[in-house]
Order: sequence, then structure tokens, then C-alpha cells
Amino acid sequence: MVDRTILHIDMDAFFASVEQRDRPELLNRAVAVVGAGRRTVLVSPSYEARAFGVKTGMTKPQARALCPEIIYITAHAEKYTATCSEIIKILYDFTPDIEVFSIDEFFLDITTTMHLFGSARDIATNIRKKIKQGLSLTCSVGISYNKLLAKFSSKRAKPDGISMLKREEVSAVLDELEPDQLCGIGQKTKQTLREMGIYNLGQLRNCKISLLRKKFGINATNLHLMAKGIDEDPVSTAEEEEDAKTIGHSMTLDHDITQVSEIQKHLLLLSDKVCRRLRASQLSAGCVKLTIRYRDFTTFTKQKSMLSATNDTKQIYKVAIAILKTIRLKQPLRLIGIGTSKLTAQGSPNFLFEETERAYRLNKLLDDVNERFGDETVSFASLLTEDNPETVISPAWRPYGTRRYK
DNA sequence: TCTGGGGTCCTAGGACCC
DNA sequence: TCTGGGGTCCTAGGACCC
Repeated sequence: MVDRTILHIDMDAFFASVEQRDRPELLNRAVAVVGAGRRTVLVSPSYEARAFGVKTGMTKPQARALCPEIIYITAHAEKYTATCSEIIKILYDFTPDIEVFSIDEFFLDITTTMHLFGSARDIATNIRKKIKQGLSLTCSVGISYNKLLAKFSSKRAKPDGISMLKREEVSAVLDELEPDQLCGIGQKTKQTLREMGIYNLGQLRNCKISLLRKKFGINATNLHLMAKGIDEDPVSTAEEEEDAKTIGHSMTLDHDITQVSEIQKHLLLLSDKVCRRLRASQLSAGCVKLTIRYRDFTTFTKQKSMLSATNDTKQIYKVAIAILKTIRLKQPLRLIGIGTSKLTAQGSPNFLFEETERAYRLNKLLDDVNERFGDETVSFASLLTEDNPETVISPAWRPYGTRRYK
């Protein structure tokens, strides 16, 4: 059994770097890409900003306190998605085995194509050169024999570097590190491990699996394997990708709201966004979930399955309203969201009822117009007064399909 | 002038059926 | 006049990721 060779490409401060590239006056400055709304967080700070301790996820005032000269830029989603597609084109020159992990992260399995281009390090160097020359952006590349370790290595290579981790080095490198250095182990798991007296990956690796099982159940095996640097998960290409399992939208409101009429208006807007995406993917949803976050940040969800799947805006909206009616609201709302699940292929419309047919034709017409003339050209009358905040892309965006975790 | 938004996967209790 | 057991679906919540 021969080892695989996996590359993990991670763009350096992706959104911020794109902005700096396109606006030279921002070069070498502390900048951060942020969302459009009033209550937003930093999505991507530049390395100049990070030098001040500024991090992704901070609020604007928090970052400003650390770095008074920081410049905020509202995200330009289309630019980042277009750039992502350009990167993918470059990567295809080296292998067809590409997994798009997020808008700025990619796994490449170069096991079978490597001999055409030299060593793994040669390929990493060439990829970095091509991205630099073609797109004026830098990235970091991790090289190892599985995805877990390739991703771990790219982090060590940051920024603008290459890092390789060989099998014989793994335990020496991992053992002293805190568990959350690996992708898949977060703060909660780290804390639970601490309570067990496990502070690093070496201790985790040597821990009895039966002990881990008591705290982590089915996930114990995986934790144990991760500490050993074992990960058999294959690089899965777009073709192998499964369809999305959920599609949803949520929005933190610029100001907390209490009035039912206002809540309803937002629900209609959200239903419209969600259903347009369902229809664009030719999917219908069998379940609707309403998410509510109160002023004090307590968050809860309530969902309802439907008798038949739909992607009609009014239908989804009606279900959301029905769910809302079952909730006795206790505080002003900070966030409201609609999610859909139990997604099935829409299939060819089977019009049992005249009303269903009318709804289908109307939705199709609206989608077509919006497709040709811009996103919100035609909308519901009650939404027209809405000052629709610019859609902010999330870093989890992917050009196709969804992300998979173990 | 605190704390985004898009997802996946897992758990756990209860309903319901055979 | 005493309480099975397995499977599946539904719902709510939480960990984790970028």
C-alpha cells in the first residue's frame, strides 16, 4: 500500500488580499473585510491588521480598539467567487482530484499525477507561482499523506509558504501540541479532554480508547485516530459530491424588532431567498425550520415537516408563519432565520391543482426576470420598502455542492 | 456603541409501527 | 393484572467548520 500525496491549498487572508490587490492604496495597510449590516463582524482581516492582534470574528469596535487605523471594507461577494473559480482552473492543471473545501481552501490528491510534474514540493511551488503570477495573490500549501495532516501543515506554512509533514515526523510534531490544533477538535472537546487530564495530542494518542468512549461515545475512535495523524477520508471531487441537505438564510437585524408585522415581513424576504435557491437547484423542501435569537442572544429553533415537499415561496412562508404562531415571544428579536431540509429533486411539475400550476409559473417568471436583470428586480410588494442589505458571502461558500465532515 | 452567516453531523427523547 | 424489543421518523439542541 503506497502512501497518498495530498496538498492543502489555503489562500492567505483571502478576501482582504483580493481587496488590497484591486485597490493599491490599501496595500501594506491594516484592512478588514466586514459584512454590510450594522451588527457585523470581521470576516477577513489583512496580515497587517492581524499584527495588531485583530482576528476573524471580532466586532468592529473590538478590532478598532486594538488597531485604531484599521480600514473596513464591505465584502464584494462576486469578486471572491470569480477569483475562486480562477484558482480552481489553475489547480486543474495539476490534477483532476480536487476537493473545494471552502471558497479559499482546496485539497488536491496528486498521488497519480505527481510523476508528470516532479516532486510534491515542485508542484506546490508551481501552484504558488501560477496563483501569484496570474492572480497576484499568495497562498500557503501543506503537503502530507492525508487531508488531516495536509491541512495541519498549511497552517504551519502561513503566510505565503510551503510545509511538508512526513510519516516519520508525525508523532514528534503532533505530540506536544494542544488537541485543537487539528481540524475537527474544537474548544468544547479540548475542555472535556482537559478535564480528563489530557492536554496534548501525545496524551490523547496514548489514552485508552475505553476511557475516551465514556466521554465521547462514537466519536472516541476518531479522536484517537486523529491524535495518531490517521485520516483515510478521500479527496472527493465535485462529481462525487452529494446534493445539499439543507438550504437556509438568516439575518441579524440592524435593530431588534418586536412587531409581528415586521417579523412577518422579514419571514417573507427570507422565504423568498431560500426558495429561489431551492428552485435554482431544482430542489423541493419537506421541512421548514424557524430560527429565532432574542436580544439577550438566547437562540432556539422550531421546525415542522410538511405533507408534501415544495419550493414555492408562499408555501414556505405560510409554514414559517404557522410555526411563529406557536411561539410566545419573550423578548425583542435580534436574528431571524428560515432553514429547509428533507430536500428532494423537484422533478417535473405535476399539477394536480390549478393553484399549484399558477404558483409554479409565477415563481418561474420571477426567477427568470431576477436572473436577467439583477437579484431584487421583481419582488413582493411588501418587500419593496425594505432596505435590503447587500448579501454577504460567508467563507463557507462553495461553487457547487456542499461540504462534508466526518 | 459587544457577539455574522452558511453549512454538516451527532445525540437523545418521544411517537408510532410491527 | 403487568409491562418486549427493534426500527424509523420527528423534533430540538449542540459541536464544529470556514
